[in-house]
Amino acid sequence: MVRMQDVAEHANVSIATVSFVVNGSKRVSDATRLRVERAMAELGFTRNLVARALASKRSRLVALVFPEVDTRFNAASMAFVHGASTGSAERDHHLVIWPVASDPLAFREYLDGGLVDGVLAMEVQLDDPRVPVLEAAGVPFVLIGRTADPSAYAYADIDFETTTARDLDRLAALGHRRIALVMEPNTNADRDTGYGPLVRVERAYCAWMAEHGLAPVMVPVSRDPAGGEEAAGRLVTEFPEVTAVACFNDEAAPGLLRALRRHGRSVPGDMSVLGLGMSSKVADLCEPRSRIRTHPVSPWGEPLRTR
Amino acid sequence: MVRMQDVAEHANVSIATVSFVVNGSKRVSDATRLRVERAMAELGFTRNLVARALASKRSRLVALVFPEVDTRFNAASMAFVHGASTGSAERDHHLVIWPVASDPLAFREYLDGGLVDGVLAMEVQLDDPRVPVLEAAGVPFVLIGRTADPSAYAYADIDFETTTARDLDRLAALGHRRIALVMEPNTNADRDTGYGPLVRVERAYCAWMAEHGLAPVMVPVSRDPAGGEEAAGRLVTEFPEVTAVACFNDEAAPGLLRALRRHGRSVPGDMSVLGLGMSSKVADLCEPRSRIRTHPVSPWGEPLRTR
DNA sequence: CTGAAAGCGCTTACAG
DNA sequence: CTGAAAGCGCTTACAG
Repeated sequence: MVRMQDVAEHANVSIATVSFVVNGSKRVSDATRLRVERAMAELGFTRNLVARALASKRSRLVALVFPEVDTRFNAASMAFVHGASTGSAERDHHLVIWPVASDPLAFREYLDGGLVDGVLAMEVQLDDPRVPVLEAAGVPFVLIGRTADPSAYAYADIDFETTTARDLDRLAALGHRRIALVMEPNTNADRDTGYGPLVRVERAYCAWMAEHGLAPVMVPVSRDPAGGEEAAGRLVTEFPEVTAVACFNDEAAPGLLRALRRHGRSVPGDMSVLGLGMSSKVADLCEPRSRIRTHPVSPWGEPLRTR
Repeated sequence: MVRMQDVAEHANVSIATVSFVVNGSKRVSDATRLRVERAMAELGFTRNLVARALASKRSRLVALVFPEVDTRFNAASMAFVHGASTGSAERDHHLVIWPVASDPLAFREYLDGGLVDGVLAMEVQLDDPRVPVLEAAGVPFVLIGRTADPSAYAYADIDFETTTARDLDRLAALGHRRIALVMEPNTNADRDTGYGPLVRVERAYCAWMAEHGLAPVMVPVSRDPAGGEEAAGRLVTEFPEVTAVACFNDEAAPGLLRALRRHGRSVPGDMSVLGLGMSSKVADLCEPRSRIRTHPVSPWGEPLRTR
């Protein structure tokens, strides 16, 4: 391994000078800078990032953490990874992804280790256990998704309320009144814990239905094609009055459509299906294909972008 | 931030002793160990991982790198992440995931930075540009997938040759002779570059067909449902003699089945469809559902496990 | 069993 | 514009 010391000796300058040209942190005369650069090239120097981090108290590392268990990591997640990675690089930082197991102690140790300068947390729960750990560690962090009290932290998120209402309006404009919501079960009784998008969409749906004087029809099913098939069965047998279904469960959607067909319901002839926040990859998987695509909006009214 | 020095003073021992109890690297009398542990608890000490890495020349970090562009990161990839993460933790290491952009220089700098003790490389190409960089950096590494000369490096992979032949044998046992291969296009003329699984499966398929005195029918299509639909169209119009299709293109499979149905072909009545190395998630997405599932084998003859 | 001290490879006031 | 030196928070022979 070639150290700065080696470069300094080879170029006949002090180690400080080498540091200055490596980092561009101070003016160095052209002549010496050239000498140093030649020395670095000849010796094949690359600076030790660990030593730099210790001395400067900054690792220039940003961590993107996501819960490893019950993971929702999918194609859409990759857009976040890509955006975060590119954004970090543009700011002279590196992105690392941490699959954080459920163990908060290990997470704590990790953060306190001083390995990363900042954290992006994906798949944030309303009462996310990582948040207090992040606060205690004193690491700057941004949430992708919101906690129960969004004003408390910096976050980026979809405005599920607006997006849901807007898309339901669309169904209403087509004449639908009996609209069911298919989503994964939110097991949290008080609705102040759990996965934010679920809680928000459910609330927004219920509010919209109430506003229109309609009774909500909720069909919670598991996140897989079998769940979608179950939903189709329940819609046909338990809720035959339903003419449209809003599906906030990407994994179940293909099964839902497939089973509706099997039950003799044509889509969109007999039943309209709306994919709430559905990724275009999943939309392509569905038959029939989606005809109309809208985009989720951010809490700031802009369309949401991952970059 | 609480340092070892602070703990040492608080417990009235030397900083070395604190290090010994923190790491369990040397015998310490019960009495002093207890004193140190109390001091750590009282002050809320967590060791600085960066300093430890610099002093010990080991970061205890293992990186899982995957190419960020044209990514095949999917549900199956998560199994690797989980396995690597758990395995690292069991060996007192942490796993970080690096989305490595196409820039080999940045990768080089990253590796030379001494940030990680070892590397796992996912989605290895036959002539993977990351391999020479890994070698030059002198970092221990293991490939997930193989380069053109597999004996040169440590790797884990599916034995595509054996798996493909075994599954084709199954089709043959059902009486099929006209078997087409649907996969994504391998654009590399010499077949010694590109994505290993594609090259290996294509070769294995061609070898198997030749062995049985049959002419190969290759239908290369893009990795999405539209690709599958295109494949179905070509099969029906260009290769009407085909009675079975081996599909090594998970993303296209749902579209393939859907379009076959649309073309009036029943599966498996008119056409047998074999998913080569298909993930069970995708299999669940297909209609009709898969009836028989086999498991890929490793080059060592064992079933492949991610843990 | 415990400690004093050198050293890991950098950065950064501070002087000149 | 350049350098000498302290310091980042640990680990690890080496002594005792």
